[in-house]
Amino acid sequence: MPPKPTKSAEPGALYFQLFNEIGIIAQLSANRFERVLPHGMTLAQFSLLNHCVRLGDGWTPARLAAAFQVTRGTMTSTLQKLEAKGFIRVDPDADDARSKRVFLTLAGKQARDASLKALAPELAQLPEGFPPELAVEILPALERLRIWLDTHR
Amino acid sequence: MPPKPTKSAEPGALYFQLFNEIGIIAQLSANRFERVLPHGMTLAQFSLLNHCVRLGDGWTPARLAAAFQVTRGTMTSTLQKLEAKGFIRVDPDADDARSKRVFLTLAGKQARDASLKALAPELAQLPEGFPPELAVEILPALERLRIWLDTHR
DNA sequence: ATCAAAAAGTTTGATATCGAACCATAGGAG
DNA sequence: CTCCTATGGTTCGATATCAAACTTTTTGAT
Repeated sequence: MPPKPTKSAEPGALYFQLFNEIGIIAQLSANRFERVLPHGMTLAQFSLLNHCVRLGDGWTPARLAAAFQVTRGTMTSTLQKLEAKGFIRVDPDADDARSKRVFLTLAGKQARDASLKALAPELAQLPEGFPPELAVEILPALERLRIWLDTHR
Repeated sequence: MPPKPTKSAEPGALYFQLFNEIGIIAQLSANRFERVLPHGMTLAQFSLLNHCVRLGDGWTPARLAAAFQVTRGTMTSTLQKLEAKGFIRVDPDADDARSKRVFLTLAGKQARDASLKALAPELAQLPEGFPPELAVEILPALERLRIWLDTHR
């Protein structure tokens, strides 16, 4: 009997390829978006504004860091940048003196809308090369992978 | 009549979500891999060694930069790090005085093998949460997206 | 043959991120 | 009540990356 089914000469080759593609896409897309974002915003900064619009504001920095899977230090920096631009307000938490709460300002909402407008042309030409159905098709798998990576640290 | 089919209240929401998931996965996975890679290697450094093993060496830095979708400056830095560790050799190109050629050293091959060994435990527990069939299923779509982003700059 | 434009590689300055250390507050066990 | 541990946020040092400017060599057009 053969000692092993010998699935593949290279054990993790499939997963390497997967993470490689994902890494390149992440870099290319972030780069591309940041080139057109207004106010010199970073993708992380825009994503935070967007998050607050879509899911409501009042989140703590720690929750935001967890949601975006960055360190709290990174989130501190991102929030400081956004606050300096006047796009968010960071208030102390009434119930927990350690904590803070993040709120969108009017300027922040406007900056988010302007960002969407600026990104629209980029997104508009995307479906021709990558149809939305494909995105819908692979999103659940990506989500699953992200959640697994998140929980199994 | 309604002025538009109104596909969605938020135009690019689907693609935002897609790129968001991809960005988080890229960060989490890179981070995770770099924690276990030997010789303080970066994921980029390991990927380059791996690339040379799988596709052969003798590539020019410019070709490598294009393959990994990084700037030439970044590739210069990566190659210098690997050369300093003795994992690659960078020779002048006989036919083009502007160019160079990158070759794996024996130590480089060994470092790549050691990296695979170090990554194996990480990869081993992955299929339980994210089966290889899923990877196979979504890889073509990711490739397509990467290629489109690459060509439509 | 000449010269302009393109390409290869490097360098430099800026920045986003990480990990680790740090301080302050909260919460629970005794 | 008193610690002891966990949690929230910040700061610091290191580093990988990018964009832009620069040098050298090649290529192609005239």
